Parts: sequence; C-alpha cells; structure tokens
Amino acid sequence: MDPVGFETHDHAHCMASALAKAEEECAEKGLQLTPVRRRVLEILLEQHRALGAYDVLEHLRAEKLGSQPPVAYRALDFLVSHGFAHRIERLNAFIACSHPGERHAPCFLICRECSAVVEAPGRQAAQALREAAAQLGFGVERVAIEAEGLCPACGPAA
Amino acid sequence: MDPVGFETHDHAHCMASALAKAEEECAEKGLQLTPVRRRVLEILLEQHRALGAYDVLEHLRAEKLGSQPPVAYRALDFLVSHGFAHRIERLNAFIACSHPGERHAPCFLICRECSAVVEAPGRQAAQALREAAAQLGFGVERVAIEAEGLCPACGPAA
DNA sequence: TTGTGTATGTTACATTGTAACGATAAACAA
DNA sequence: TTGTTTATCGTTACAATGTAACATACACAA
Repeated sequence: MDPVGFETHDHAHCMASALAKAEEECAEKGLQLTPVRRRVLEILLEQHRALGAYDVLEHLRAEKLGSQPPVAYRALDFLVSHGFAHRIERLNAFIACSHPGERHAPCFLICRECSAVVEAPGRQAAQALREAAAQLGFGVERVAIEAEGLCPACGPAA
Repeated sequence: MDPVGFETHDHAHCMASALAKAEEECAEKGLQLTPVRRRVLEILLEQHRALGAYDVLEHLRAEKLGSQPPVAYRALDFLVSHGFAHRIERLNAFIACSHPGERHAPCFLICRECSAVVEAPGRQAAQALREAAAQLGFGVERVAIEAEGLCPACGPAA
C-alpha cells in the first residue's frame, strides 16, 4: 500500500484514478454515484485536504448543486459509509480516501501547523486496539485512530 | 493497570480516590484545582460516563457555579490538559480519567447501544501509531484512539 | 396506473464551541 | 500600603456544526 505521504505527487492522476475507482465500485455494487455525490467526492479530491461539511456546501452552492446543510451531509455520509471518504473526528471534517477499494483501517496524521492530513497505514494500530478491546469483551465495529503533531515540512527538521 | 472494565465496581471509592489523586497532583505541580474545576471533575466522576460540555454546564447552573458555556469549557480544558479527564472526539464529550497520574495513552471503547464509554489500555495501539507516523516523518504529539462497537452487556452474547 | 423505494429540496431548529472584554482575586515587589 | 502582575472567572454575543421532519421528484416494478 502506497502510504501517500507528505511528498508532492501527480495530483491530477490521483484524482482521476480515485474517481474512476469510485465509479467502478458503485457500478459493481449497485450504488448510485449521483451528480451531487460525485461532485462532493471530486471536491474532496481536488482540495486534497480535510474539508468541513460547510466548506463542501459552499462549493455546492456556488455550483447550484444544493444550498442547505442536509445536502452536503447526505452526500458526505454516503461517501463515508461506502469508504470513498473518511471523517476526521478531531476536526469535524472530511477527506477523500487515499486507498479506495482496499480494505483498510484508516489512521490519520494531522499537522497542527499546516493542517495537512495524511492517511497512514493503520492496520497494526487497529489490530492492537481490537485486541485490547477483546480483553474487555468489547466487540469493535469501527475505529477512529488519529494523531496530532508535526508533519515533516513543519517539524523540527524544517 | 486495572482496566476498569464494564463490570460493576465500588463507585464511591473510585470517585474519592480519583479526586484525592487530582488534589495531590495539583498540589505537587502547583496547579489550581479551583471550586469550579474541582466540581466539574466530581460531576464527571459521579456520572461515570461521557458528558457533553452542556450537560456539565447544566449541573453548574443548578449549583450556581457558572451559567455560561465558557465556564464549563475552561474547566474541562483544564482537566483535559492536565490528564484528569479526556475528550471523546467521536461524541464531543468528556469523561473522567480512569487512571489519573499514570502516564498513559488513552484509548476508548464506546458502546453504540448503551453509550457506555470505557478507557482501555492503549499503549500498544499508540505505539503502532507512532511507528506508522515515524515512517512518514511525522512527529506524533497527541493521539486519539477510539473504537465504536458493542460492550459485553449489549453484545451478541447478551 | 399505482405503488414502492431512493434520492433530493427545504425549513427550522438543536447542539457544540469561541472570541472578546471586563471584573475579580491572590501573590509579590517597591 | 500601593501598585503591578498573573490567573481565573463572568458575561455577551456569535460562529460553527449537525439533524428532525416533511415535501417533492424520479425510476422501476406490480
């Protein structure tokens, strides 16, 4: 799994590929990637950072695709519940998934300086969490693993 | 470390002991456990569950200890920043720390049925997170590890 | 056609969180 | 004592985030 780190990357390509992946998966599973849902995913991919629901809504308004909060929340819920986007609890914000299609336990690194958010491989952390929970008889269904700190560009090295 | 699981326990004792611990630590470190801060900690301990800031505020209002949101948020911020309480991002809520004084990476199990929240040992999950972050050159300062699922009482066994 | 289900549109409101500014109180030096 | 500093507290006013409820539109099957 490519960690999609803090380095620069071919953004146009990553967008197009994520969008194609989403379309493919929706076709497969009979999910409806409606214009609003598709556009919200595009917005998240374009921005390539965590956006609040109201940030997304502003874009939708500007494009006459919807003007009220529920429109944005519904589209975001759809994207999140099918794994095309993730919710960052810490920020009350949403971000496009970096690895659509792959089963993965998301795990986010949030830079407190530049607000960059990166999705890191979280398999091991999630597994450790499941084990700790199992010890207490707790059955984990969903996890939210988030770290706040300094990204390479903002860190002590910089 | 006693996991303080989902079992029943001597609540009066756990409250008194946590409060004593907080007083001791504040005395040591020169922190001021003022009446409002102390009372908010007591409220969290009494309830023994995650409370929203406005829930706490209601108690404060009833007791004439403060009536406006900032009063509750300040006290909660104090408690959180000194490790006497934790914020549950997922719930926008706060809970008294189950292990005051001990250095620990908090990790929370949230039951989606009964809303119980339990603090589980999260050392390993936090460590895994730190390692994954280090791979990307990210320096972790704070972590939020939260799991949603079913507690033993609400689970398939029940 | 008539239902049925899904998605959308909209209103109105609930909940959560903060900036800003002044008042108060304790600690301490001049 | 007086002035100064610092932390805490009180309050207003508002910003930001999220949802319940109900109406509408459209596709597709019975």
